[in-house]
Amino acid sequence: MIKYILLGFLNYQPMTGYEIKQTLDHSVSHFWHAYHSQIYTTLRQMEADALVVSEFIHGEGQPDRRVYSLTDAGRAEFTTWLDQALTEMSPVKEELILRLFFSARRDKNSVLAELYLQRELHQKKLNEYLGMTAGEIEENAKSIPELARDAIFWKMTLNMGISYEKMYVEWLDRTIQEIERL
Amino acid sequence: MIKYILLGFLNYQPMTGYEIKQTLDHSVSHFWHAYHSQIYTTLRQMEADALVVSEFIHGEGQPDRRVYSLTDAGRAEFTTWLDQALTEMSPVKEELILRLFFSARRDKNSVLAELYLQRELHQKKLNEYLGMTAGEIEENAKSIPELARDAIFWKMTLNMGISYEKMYVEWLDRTIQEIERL
DNA sequence: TTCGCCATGTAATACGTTACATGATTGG
DNA sequence: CCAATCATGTAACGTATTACATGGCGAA
Repeated sequence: MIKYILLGFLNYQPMTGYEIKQTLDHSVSHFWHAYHSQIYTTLRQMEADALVVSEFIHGEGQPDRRVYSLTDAGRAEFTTWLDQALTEMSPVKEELILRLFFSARRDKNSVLAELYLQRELHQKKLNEYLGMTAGEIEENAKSIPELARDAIFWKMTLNMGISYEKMYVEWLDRTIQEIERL
Repeated sequence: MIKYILLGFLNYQPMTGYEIKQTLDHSVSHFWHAYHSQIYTTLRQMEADALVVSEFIHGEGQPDRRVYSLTDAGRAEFTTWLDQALTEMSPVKEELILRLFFSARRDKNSVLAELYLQRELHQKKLNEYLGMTAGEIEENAKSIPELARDAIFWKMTLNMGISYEKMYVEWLDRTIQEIERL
């Protein structure tokens, strides 16, 4: 899967592994996540498979960089992936909900404390996403007309992040109330 | 992680790997998922680590069964896990949203077809969860008074499933409309 | 001078998925 | 008789995570 994300970003422009990691963290982080170790090793493999090529740039003064770009085979692989529609739902793995499932015998206040902490985290995420709506995406869209259509799609994914976090906070509020009443 | 789920289920009562898989699929499937291969191998490991013990029951006529039960060490490990509150958000990996992020250059109708299909899947899940509210959990709760408190927590996790699927379908509806207008 | 950022990588381990493999019983 | 369900397991592979490892630059 990470392979297609890397192909997807490199399809916009040549980048280093480091830049891909930054871009990933600032664009798709609310629905995908990867460590730099995985990115670097996958890029290497992809080069062995001729999906990308890299150019090593020795930085005078600056750090060295390895800039990757797509080959035609890479571009083809990316398109093939995009053209095969998903026919299943992504499996969800949510540790908090799992813990709550088994929490009947736990101390009520410990459970509440855990939920309050999660509420804070999710509220913070929500605010972060709400701040992004006006900002980053709009800039990209308006400065580069080529990306105007992309920006519409990026925003739809951001809206999912917002809907998700709103739903999460609301569920936490209801659940906290319910446990307090026990 | 799967280890704690197995400990959690065995904390209710001794079970076979097969029964754990069934229980898992009918109770926590909307926020966790595991293959039988992983369950069987993990149970074996856990026995080597003395967290569980198994009794092999040769079924006359019926299939053989291996019934696992918790040891004191297993119960302790489970409690320790529950007592350490989560301090981070679970990372989300949602392939559909990822695909949408990169879908600006795709054929509009292909994207729409993919979203319609997902809408169907999520609506179906939602209906499934709504059907469960009245049914399965209530039964367990009323027949075994020991589990009354547990049932409250199980229902809170089911409510998360319902909220999640509702949110997902609503987001899909908005997104489909938006793409149709393009 | 210390912290954070830029920048790259490897190694070991842990976890998850797919495929292979077997075999009895029950219901349509 | 065929499909589904019960029931267990292993092997191979693929993916993800943590830890180890290095080093320069700029700002506070």
